[in-house]
Amino acid sequence: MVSPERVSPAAPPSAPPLIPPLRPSADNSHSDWPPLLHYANRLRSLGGQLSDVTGGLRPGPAVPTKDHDAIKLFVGQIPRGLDEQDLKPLFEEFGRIYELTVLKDRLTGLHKGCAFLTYCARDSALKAQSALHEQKTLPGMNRPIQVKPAASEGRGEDRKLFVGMLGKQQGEEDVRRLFQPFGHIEECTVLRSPDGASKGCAFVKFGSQGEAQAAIQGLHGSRTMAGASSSLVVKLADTDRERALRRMQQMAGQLGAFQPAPLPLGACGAYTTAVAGSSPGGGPGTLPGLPASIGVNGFGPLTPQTNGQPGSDSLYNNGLSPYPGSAPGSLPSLLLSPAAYQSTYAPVSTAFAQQPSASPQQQREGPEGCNLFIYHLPQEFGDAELIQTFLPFGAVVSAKVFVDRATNQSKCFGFVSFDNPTSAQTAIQAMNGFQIGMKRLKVQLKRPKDANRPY
DNA sequence: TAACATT
Repeated sequence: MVSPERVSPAAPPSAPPLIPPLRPSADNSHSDWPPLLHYANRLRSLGGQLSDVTGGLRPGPAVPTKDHDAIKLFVGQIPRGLDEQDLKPLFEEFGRIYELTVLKDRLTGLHKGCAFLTYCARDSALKAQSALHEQKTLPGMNRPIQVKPAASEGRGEDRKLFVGMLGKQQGEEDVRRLFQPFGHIEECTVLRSPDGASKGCAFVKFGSQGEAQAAIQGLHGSRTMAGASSSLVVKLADTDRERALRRMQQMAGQLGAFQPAPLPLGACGAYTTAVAGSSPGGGPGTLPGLPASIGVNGFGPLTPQTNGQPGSDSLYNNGLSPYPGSAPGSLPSLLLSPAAYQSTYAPVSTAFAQQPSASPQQQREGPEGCNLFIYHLPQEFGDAELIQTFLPFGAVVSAKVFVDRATNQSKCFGFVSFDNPTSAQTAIQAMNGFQIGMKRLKVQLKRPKDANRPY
């Protein structure tokens, strides 16, 4: 257990400084550090006077307050001989210290060579970091001192919030107004589709983890915005890892055609389903009839995957949150008209190029007659979209879009394997010639391996 | 136009 030790402000100006403060210098030599040790030793030798220096017994502003956006710093590469009192003068150079704690082994109580440091003011922390981090090496240490935001401050993600169930008409300014009471907003972005329409969600990045937490406490579920189908959602944005996990679950959901509890689409996507206009019946797990006229309004077979239910609270009960660039958000665009499709899809494709969908399983061929070769795929089609497109015709054993290894760009063709020839034939019937944008899909049986071989 | 499970 690390018992937090409060270090109160420096001795009042009236008291003559025992020792002149250290000035950080630009050079990286050790020459300016010996005074620190000297300082420490003198402080120790002062014995009882220490309380005067620390102010521990002195009345006055005994409990300093810190700014809401204060940063907790980690200080590393500290000689084990230096305790809080020794370190204090060094760091006080940059501002009033709120808390300074040398980390000690919880069992042995041994100095671990590092400390946590919080200044009252955020600015002090920034100054200390830029003046000290890797700029000096304390005596006896091999590596320069480390002064940087503590890991607990979250390296970005822990300060970033996902906000769902916003009103469609709420812009960045409205969102800022909502969150501003909880701290300093570094970033505020309302997610929008290419036509500029809000997706009803946003990301808000605060200056610190504490502010972000306060906003969650204060706002999550607190109200229902005009035009939103349920109460405001405020939670930490997905980390990269959670995003990856989400993608994989998405893939898994697509493979098992009728899993008991289909994972909802990304919430943002779900919100947008209303924009899509007519969406033919056929909820999750319900296969549609084949399109009457392929290539005209032939998006029939693409629609059954849109199982997002706007306003479904379950979207958030799985502990996951949507994230831009994740596969889920892209799916509702399949509902759009081919023209809208073109523009809607473009930005999503970028995300896919950067984070190619994981292959759901080993690419594998089904039995003879079950494997399709598909050409004229849209450039932005990935494996996931390929699966989406062919899932309505049967159990998809594998789907693979070929990607140029050098450019990571789709080669605009791929393979889909079903577990039976009938599904394959149905898919050919329905999808060959299917128009997407200016192109028409070519869907044929894959050539058998030994075809085309001489004799 | 033709392109068919890669590293």
